[in-house]
Amino acid sequence: MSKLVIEQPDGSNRDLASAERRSAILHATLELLAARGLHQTKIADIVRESGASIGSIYHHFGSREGVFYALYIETFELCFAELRTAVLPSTTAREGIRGLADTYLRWVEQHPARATFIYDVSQGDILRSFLPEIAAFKGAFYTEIFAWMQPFIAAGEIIALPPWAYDAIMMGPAHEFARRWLGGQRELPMAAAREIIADSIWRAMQPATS
Amino acid sequence: MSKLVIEQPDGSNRDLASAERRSAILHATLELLAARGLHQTKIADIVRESGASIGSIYHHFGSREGVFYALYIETFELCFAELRTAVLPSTTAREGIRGLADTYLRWVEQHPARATFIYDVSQGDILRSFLPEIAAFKGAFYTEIFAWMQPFIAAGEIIALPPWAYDAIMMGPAHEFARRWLGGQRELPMAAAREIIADSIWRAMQPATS
DNA sequence: GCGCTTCTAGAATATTATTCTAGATTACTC
DNA sequence: GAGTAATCTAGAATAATATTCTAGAAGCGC
Repeated sequence: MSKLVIEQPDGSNRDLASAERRSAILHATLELLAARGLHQTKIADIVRESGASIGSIYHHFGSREGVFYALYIETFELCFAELRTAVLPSTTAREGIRGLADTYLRWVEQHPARATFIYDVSQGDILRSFLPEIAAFKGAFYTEIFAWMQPFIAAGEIIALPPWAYDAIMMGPAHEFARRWLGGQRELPMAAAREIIADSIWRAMQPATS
Repeated sequence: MSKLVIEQPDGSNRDLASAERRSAILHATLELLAARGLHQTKIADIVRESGASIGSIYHHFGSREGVFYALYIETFELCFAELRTAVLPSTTAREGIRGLADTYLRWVEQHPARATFIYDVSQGDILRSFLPEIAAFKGAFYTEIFAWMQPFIAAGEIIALPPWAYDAIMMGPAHEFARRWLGGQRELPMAAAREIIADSIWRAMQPATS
């Protein structure tokens, strides 16, 4: 890290420190994903865009999948950090529940390349070999959110359901809209969607009155 | 179709009529997808399992993607047919809205291999080149459902929203649950999930009372 | 049967991911 | 600050895989 970065005559960055090289590979991969999608992002493209060699990429990430996995985790960390900040400090159920969907959709709008990538690999066919790690990572996040909800559930402000039901109800509509918006329908009004979806989730989370 | 199928001495089915060969290729592909997933289903595997030659596969489907696209459309047709039957004849809003999620989750439970496949390719990275066709196909279905909803919206029994908002709210939670269930958590109670999710969607579709 | 189209086969080719080996750089120890 | 072990980089060689191509078989209308 403290090592000098020396520009080579041919313009490539041969002497990036290791951590910077690693990060350059991920950055180049994200750019390529945004431009042409997961399927069309080849190792040779990453080599060209990042300035790293094949050997270097395999040293750092083990495989093409490994590059994607690293980017996937990095992306989740970025996204979850924002969601935590939006939800956990909330002192009312309504603010927290609405904030979850609202903040998530804001994040999608600000990071369309990362969000598209997440949806492209999610359900985990390409990253099948990393599925257990991914499930554990997500599970830890939902556990935090669930803990925040407990007092409101106990107080009857949020409907009481089995734990596995909450993420379907709280995140499903936002994911569904985000997929449509990212997948070619960016003309859909995101700001209105945030309102409508946050409202509908809040209604779905109300204890039944009858 | 009227052509005789002659078993060859080597056990392969060299003389399947064309339509049967096409269908044998799709069937073998589905089996392979169920066993090992999209990414690990190779052309060579399909050749081996279906008994067709490489040339034959490319003649019928044009590419590996083309095989998946054909299976994708076939699967959507099967699924949409059931959803139409469940929803369109409903005479109350509650029955139709709940039936959509309920029937969809029953379908997922009965066809896990097809459902997994749909989620693996959806958002359309692998099938990127077929995206317009897929969007049109889905759009036509949602238009039918939307038409069925119109009278109930007009009567104030279902909340009035912009058209693009309905599928996020009505299908999002079911999709989210289905992904979890298919992706390794089959121990989650599907019957209970159908109830809980159908209920929550119904609440989300109620016009706000305040 | 004749000519045309559709279909099948599998070898040849092209594309792409991965491995391997040699050497450069860095970090650590004395 | 020289020695040395670990880490990192490069890119050619290899392996895995998708696709194309050519020759011919089978179906089909006349």
